[in-house]
Amino acid sequence: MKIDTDPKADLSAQIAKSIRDAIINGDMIVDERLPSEAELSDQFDVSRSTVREALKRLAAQSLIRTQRGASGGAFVRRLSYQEAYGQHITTSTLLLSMNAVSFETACEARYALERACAPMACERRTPDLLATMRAEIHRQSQPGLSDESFCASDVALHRALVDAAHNPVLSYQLAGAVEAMQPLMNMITFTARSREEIVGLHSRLTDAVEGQDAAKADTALHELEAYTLHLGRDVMAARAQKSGS
Amino acid sequence: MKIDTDPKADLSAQIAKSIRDAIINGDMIVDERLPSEAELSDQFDVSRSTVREALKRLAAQSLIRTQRGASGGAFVRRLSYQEAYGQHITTSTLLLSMNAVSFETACEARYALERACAPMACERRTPDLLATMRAEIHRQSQPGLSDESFCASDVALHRALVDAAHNPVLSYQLAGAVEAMQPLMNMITFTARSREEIVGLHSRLTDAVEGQDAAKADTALHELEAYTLHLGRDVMAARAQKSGS
DNA sequence: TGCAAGGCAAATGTCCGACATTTAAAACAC
DNA sequence: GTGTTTTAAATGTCGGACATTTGCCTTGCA
Repeated sequence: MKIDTDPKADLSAQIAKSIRDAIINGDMIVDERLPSEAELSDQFDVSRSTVREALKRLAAQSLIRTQRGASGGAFVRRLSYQEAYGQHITTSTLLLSMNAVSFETACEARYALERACAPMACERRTPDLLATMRAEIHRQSQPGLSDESFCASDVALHRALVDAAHNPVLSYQLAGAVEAMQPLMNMITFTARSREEIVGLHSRLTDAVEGQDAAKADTALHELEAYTLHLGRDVMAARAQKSGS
Repeated sequence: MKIDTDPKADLSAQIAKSIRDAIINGDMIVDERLPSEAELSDQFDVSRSTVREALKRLAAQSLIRTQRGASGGAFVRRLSYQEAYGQHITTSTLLLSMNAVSFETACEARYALERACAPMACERRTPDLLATMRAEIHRQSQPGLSDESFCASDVALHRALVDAAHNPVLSYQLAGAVEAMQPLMNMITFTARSREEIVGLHSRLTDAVEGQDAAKADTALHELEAYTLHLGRDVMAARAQKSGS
């Protein structure tokens, strides 16, 4: 492991990059132990504090885990789907909230991705995921549900749709798009009428998946997109008018 | 900012979480300055070293940037698309390499996502991205190109297809899927015959996008998926036989 | 008055040494 | 052999010191 990187960067960043490259490059395998902090500070010729800061950077990216005690140390960590989900969702959410992504753009992306896995979901859907979708639809029909809970249920239903495709890579990729949309969706105030409309479309979608009718699922998703877009535009328009007055 | 988190976690992790939540929650806006390290160590009642380790964790996630000197400090960072791309690709690549994702699963996910944005790409494609696609096709036709370069060009072409949809959220989400596939694709040895086949499919795809024929693009992507899968399976089978003997 | 040079102060970056805590393994007692 | 104790290695935390960077203020000069 060498440091031949950007000399204007912090030492801890250079060291982190050096170790990170070794891990990504496959020089270190999962569960392999890194040298101790003392050894690393010798190798890189920096203080232990600097090495520690570098290791914390890697820990923040879930690249390593640390164990205390004898025969402890830093170990290359197997990145689990769950952790990757979490990081992806955090990054996606921040990206959307910090970059003034329009509701239209996010909405379009979300439904395009969902339509991509709908055919596979129709083909491979399992009873448990269909049950999840039905349960969320039932929850959405309950009066007195808060807008936030309604949105959360909406996300859960769409996650079930994605998971029904039984492709973990696809689930991982779409988790960011779907979950990151939730803060944007939470801005929408759902009337009783619009909830009824959405629940109806959700039912049609679930029926299509259950009946393995990909074309019908595609149509339902298209209509859901159009309706969501319609609701979002109303909210945006109302907000724009309010701020203008 | 309070610490009421998991008491068994490291202090630096708790503090990082506390600040991270404040940022994600929107309590701190972009470019807002965090308290200095000395002030933070007072507030959280820990040493400056611990605060620094926490800040390095946040820096690793691109949540903050630091400036030295007077009126320097740590600032909430605007997460750019480019940084988000980078993190997403790194995470995706590691996830695939560490979790023994089958070539089939990754391939299926990749083409499903690409098909999702093909209709939009047909609708909105611009001359510059069409030119990029043509240029990559031309590059792929050159004899003597290494397998790695051929794969890289393949990725570039598909990235152009995705970008042609002109939806940054979609581009961001798909970047991980497409780029993370490259190491897997690099394992394939391309014969002259298979390159010819792929270039032909790429040309048909580009023609479809140029002619705004979504159905034709969809078909081309389906055939490309089938052919890629075929090539991948051959390689895997040969490898399995080799290791078995 | 205007401007340039230099000093000042605040903040991060780095280093060092010390101690606390955890943990597995070795040593020991029975 | 088994259970207990000791020990050593490693990370976690602390406090202080100094280096470096950088904006700002002062001072001196024209």
